[in-house]
Order: sequence, then C-alpha cells, then structure tokens
Amino acid sequence: MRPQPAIECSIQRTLDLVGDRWTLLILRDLFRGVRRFSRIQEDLGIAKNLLTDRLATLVDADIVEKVPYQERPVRHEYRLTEKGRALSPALLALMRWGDRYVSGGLAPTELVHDECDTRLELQPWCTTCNVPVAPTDISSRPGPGRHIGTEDTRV
Amino acid sequence: MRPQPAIECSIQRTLDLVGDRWTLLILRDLFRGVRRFSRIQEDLGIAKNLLTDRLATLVDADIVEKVPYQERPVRHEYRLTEKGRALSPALLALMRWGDRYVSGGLAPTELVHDECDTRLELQPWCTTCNVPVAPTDISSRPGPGRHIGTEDTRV
DNA sequence: TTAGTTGGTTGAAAATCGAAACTGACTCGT
DNA sequence: ACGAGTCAGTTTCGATTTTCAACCAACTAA
Repeated sequence: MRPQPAIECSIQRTLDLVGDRWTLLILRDLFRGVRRFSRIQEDLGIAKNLLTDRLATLVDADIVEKVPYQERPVRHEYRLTEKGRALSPALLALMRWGDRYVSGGLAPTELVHDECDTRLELQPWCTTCNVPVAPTDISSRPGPGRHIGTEDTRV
Repeated sequence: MRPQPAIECSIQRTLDLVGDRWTLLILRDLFRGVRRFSRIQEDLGIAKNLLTDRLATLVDADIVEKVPYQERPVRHEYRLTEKGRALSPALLALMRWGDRYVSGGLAPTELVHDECDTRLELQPWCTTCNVPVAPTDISSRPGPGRHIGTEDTRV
C-alpha cells in the first residue's frame, strides 16, 4: 500500500493497514453494528468493488472475520476480531477530536459509559500506577522495536 | 474529499480532513519535530506536489501553521497549532495498536509515564465513575450535533 | 564562478477509484 | 412454476489521483 517503507514506526505500520480513505469508516460501521456488505455499502456510499477489496484486506489482516449468519442462501456478516476491537481507542480519539474541532463542540454522536450514562473521554492510562496521566507527565524514548530519530519527539 | 456526506459523524468529519494516505504521517513527522518541507518529503518519500497540497490543506484547516524561521532567503517551517496538537491522542492510539498488533509487541518508540517509567496505554475513561471503561461497557447515542441512526450501536 | 540547498511548479505516465451493468444463488408471492 | 426481488459480489471502463521526473527561482557558501 505504501510506496516506500521509509522510517519504520508503529503509526506508519498501522496506517499501512487501515489508513486509507475508507477503511476506518468501514471499521466505524462495524463498531456501530452495521455488519453486512450491502448495509455498509449503502451507508458509506463506497463503490462495491472497493468494499469487497477493503473487507478482504481486513479479513486477511485478522482485523475482521467473515461469519455466516444463515444457510441457504449462505449469507455472511463481518465482525470485528479482538484485534479489530482494539482499534476502538483510536476511533474514539478521532471522534472526540472531531467533536471538538470540526463539529464545534456539538457531538453528532456521543459515547457513554453504560453504567452512569456520562460521555467518555480518552485518557492516557498508566497500568502500573493505575491512574490517568496528564500530557505533561509523558516522555518518549526509543523502544525495543527500533530507533526512529532523536529530535524533539514529544507526542 | 469524500464523495458523499452520507451519515454525519465526527469520525467521518475528522477523516475528511486528515484521513488520507499521507496526512496523518505528515502530522506524525510534525510531532516528531520534522518540520521542514524537504525533511518531511525525504522522510516520507511523498511526492512534492502532494506534500505542497496536503500542507496547504492542513494550514487552511488551522491544524498547522507556516512560520518563517529565517529571512533572506525566507524559509518556512510547519508547526502544529493547538488544534493540531490535540490530535496526539489519536496518533498515540494508532501507535499503541500498531505496537501490539503489527510490530509484535516491540514498540519502535515508547511513551512512558514520567513517575514510574512504564509504557502508557490509552483508555476510554469515565470521568464520573473515575474508572477505565472496556469496549463492552460503551454505548453510543445521538448527541446535540445530529442524529445518526438507532441500530445496535455498541463501540 | 560554480555548485548546492530550499521550497516549490509543471506535465506526462501509471495506478486507483467510481458508476453502472452483469451474475449467480437463493427466496417469496401468486 | 413464474416473475420479481435480495444479497454479495465481479467486470468493465471512463474519470480522478498519485507518482515520477524535470524544471525553476532565490539565495548561500567556496
């Protein structure tokens, strides 16, 4: 999908899989419960050949699985795998950003905590201290995967 | 950028702005401190006319600003605005997903909690209950921005 | 003077995308 | 049993995008 690997980093590797114009929207639909080919197609207005192609790529990458929901005729639906469901923080982050900066603070859709019905935020979370972490308490460092440069690398 | 608006949601609106093959990678470079036209171009291997175009779009959208860093000859660099920096949770989420599912757990770059030096996760967080929220405990509902449909909308 | 850097623009070839037509397996109503 | 409809695609082809390479203007440094 990407012409040159250039610098290897997990953002690039992720976007190679899901970073085209349609894939994240397809995944959004799957999260929303729109799981059938024709429903996704009409919901997004994506060309059918492209949808076929993107779904096949997602199934290949084990992000989505194709499961029959009826026999005679065999009909399938597309379900997120655990790997696919793990993308929910990314989608949620994109959504919250859009709420604030594109939709002018008026969220078209809100995601809420089942138990208390309040809108969710997305927080960096420290699994050791078991606390949310403010942006000012974050540092970056090269990891075991590969070094990617030494400039001002704060994210 | 998108052919049809279809369903309005903040994910779609966000992806209309930054959801093409290159834009999030450009933003990643800006976060990393790679801020000059030629540096970004060689780092990503993107065609120069596309980079010109994408940067102009980002400047238009107030996600990036073009500031001179020298006179004679005038040279500019591209810096994230506050709106642009607000995309960091999304990039972090994509990065953590890639670390785990594409890079096989070996993060090329790690973001760590200053206090305890452990790697950060990004979690949906309920500000009322003050707990992290699993994907299965999330519901969606129409917000003040617009109604988008009433199916099984679990994320 | 000559070479090199920076930040572009231009134009042609190649790749990708979108719209519509078509297919095949099956169901449903009459 | 017949015609109409649905679902999940595949095929085709014209339109759009992207890539690649060349070119350019302003300036610096040797």
